Amino acid sequence: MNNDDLEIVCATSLFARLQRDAANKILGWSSPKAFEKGTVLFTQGSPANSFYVVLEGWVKVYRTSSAGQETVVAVFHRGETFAEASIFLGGSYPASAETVTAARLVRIGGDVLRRAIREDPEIAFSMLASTSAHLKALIEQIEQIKRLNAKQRLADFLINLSGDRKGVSTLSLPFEKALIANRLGMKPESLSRAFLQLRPHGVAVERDRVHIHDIGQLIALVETTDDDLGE
Amino acid sequence: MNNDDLEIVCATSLFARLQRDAANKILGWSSPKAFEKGTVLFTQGSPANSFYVVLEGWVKVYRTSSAGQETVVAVFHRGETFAEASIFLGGSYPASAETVTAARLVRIGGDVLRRAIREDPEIAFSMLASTSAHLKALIEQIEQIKRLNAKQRLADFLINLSGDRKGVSTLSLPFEKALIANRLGMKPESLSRAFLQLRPHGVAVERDRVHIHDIGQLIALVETTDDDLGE
DNA sequence: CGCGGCGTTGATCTCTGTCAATACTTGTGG
DNA sequence: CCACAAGTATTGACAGAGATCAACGCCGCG
Repeated sequence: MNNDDLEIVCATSLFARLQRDAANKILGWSSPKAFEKGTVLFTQGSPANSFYVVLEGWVKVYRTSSAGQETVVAVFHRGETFAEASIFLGGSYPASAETVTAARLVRIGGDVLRRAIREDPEIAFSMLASTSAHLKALIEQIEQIKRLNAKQRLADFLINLSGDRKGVSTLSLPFEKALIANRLGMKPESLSRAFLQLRPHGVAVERDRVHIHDIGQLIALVETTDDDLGE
Repeated sequence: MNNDDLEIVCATSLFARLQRDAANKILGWSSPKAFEKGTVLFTQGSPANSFYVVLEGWVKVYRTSSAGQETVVAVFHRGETFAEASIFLGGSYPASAETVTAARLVRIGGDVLRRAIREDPEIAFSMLASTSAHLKALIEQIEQIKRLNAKQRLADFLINLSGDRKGVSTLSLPFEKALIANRLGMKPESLSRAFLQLRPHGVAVERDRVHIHDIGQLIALVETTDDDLGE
């Protein structure tokens, strides 16, 4: 593993607080691997024996209904780990994962992780911090779906994509709009219309390029309850 | 703590696999406490220093928007632990918690838990299993909200309330309908109408008593995709 | 008895899903 | 180089689900 990769791994919430030798204990036998777009990493119900670190690209985690309908639960990218909680569910993955762009990932065996925790209990705290952070993210997603409408959910998505940029921001959508729509709990048609609704709020879209005139305006949009009278 | 209480605690996924002395290490200085309905246990943003075990009653965990709107994320009852993940977020609770019935709870300090993990790393695995289980539950809730309509979500709720009973089942709703509605991501009016829609499927409601004629019928309802043609 | 909280019901409106038609983009092969 | 097909995104018309607003019924409680 080269230095750039190592830097990314050590920036994840799982590895951030670990000593270098503790990190090596986990990473020891793992090396980054490239996957092409559309590679299924694991499927819902299959034995959960590994978790992943994303070095590059995007990975969707989704559940499939009995009728074959996909529901995207999360989308991970550079500097994030996923499926590390599944290791401890004692059995099978509760969801499937697939690369949605070309991607480079590190795959780490659950047995390696378990052994590392036994040898160095401090690793357990990092694991707990990491899964707790995922838990918090899911809680926030649930609140988002329940409380916001399509337009607001898209605004929220764009805000997060902008990271810590303020004011004007131009960015390119990291993956297909159909996936964005699914992640936001709506249909592609609704996403198109949500983009149109954001135009008056300073959002211009051209293909996968999005120009945001003022992020503060989007933030205001999300915090507005449209019933700003009572409550 | 009396024997009945201890039995409940030891049945939680967090304590289930622990040796008796490991459990005592954690429970040592904690004793059950009674709370009346409507007691706020902690609020979103306040320092996260404890987690809880429910011995009796029901507790809602919810987030509050800037406009004061509440979104229920989970409702916990006998034999469940909650907020144990918050301990490891390093900072504050990401949600609030309030008893929605009279309740008896055990409150356990985060410092106690942390010390116990350092002394006995096996506890870490139980913690990880427990938070992972919560994570899985949230993933399933997200899928439920995104994929099912109001009628199906209510059916799913009733199925879970019925536990492992099959066929006919009579039960009483454990808390107010407004809370059920919120938990299911709908308005109270919609919940009323969802109950009406379930009548043809063998569900009779009278006040807080629900009589289910055939649970299998409800299960079929949830698995139906109403677009059972293509996909 | 009257009040207040909770739940239901009805009328209406808004949002989102559905279905269908139409670009636009990209890749392929003649 | 162009024709064509397949995948992706947009747009329009329409229908249905759920929200909203308002009124009312029910029940417990002072």
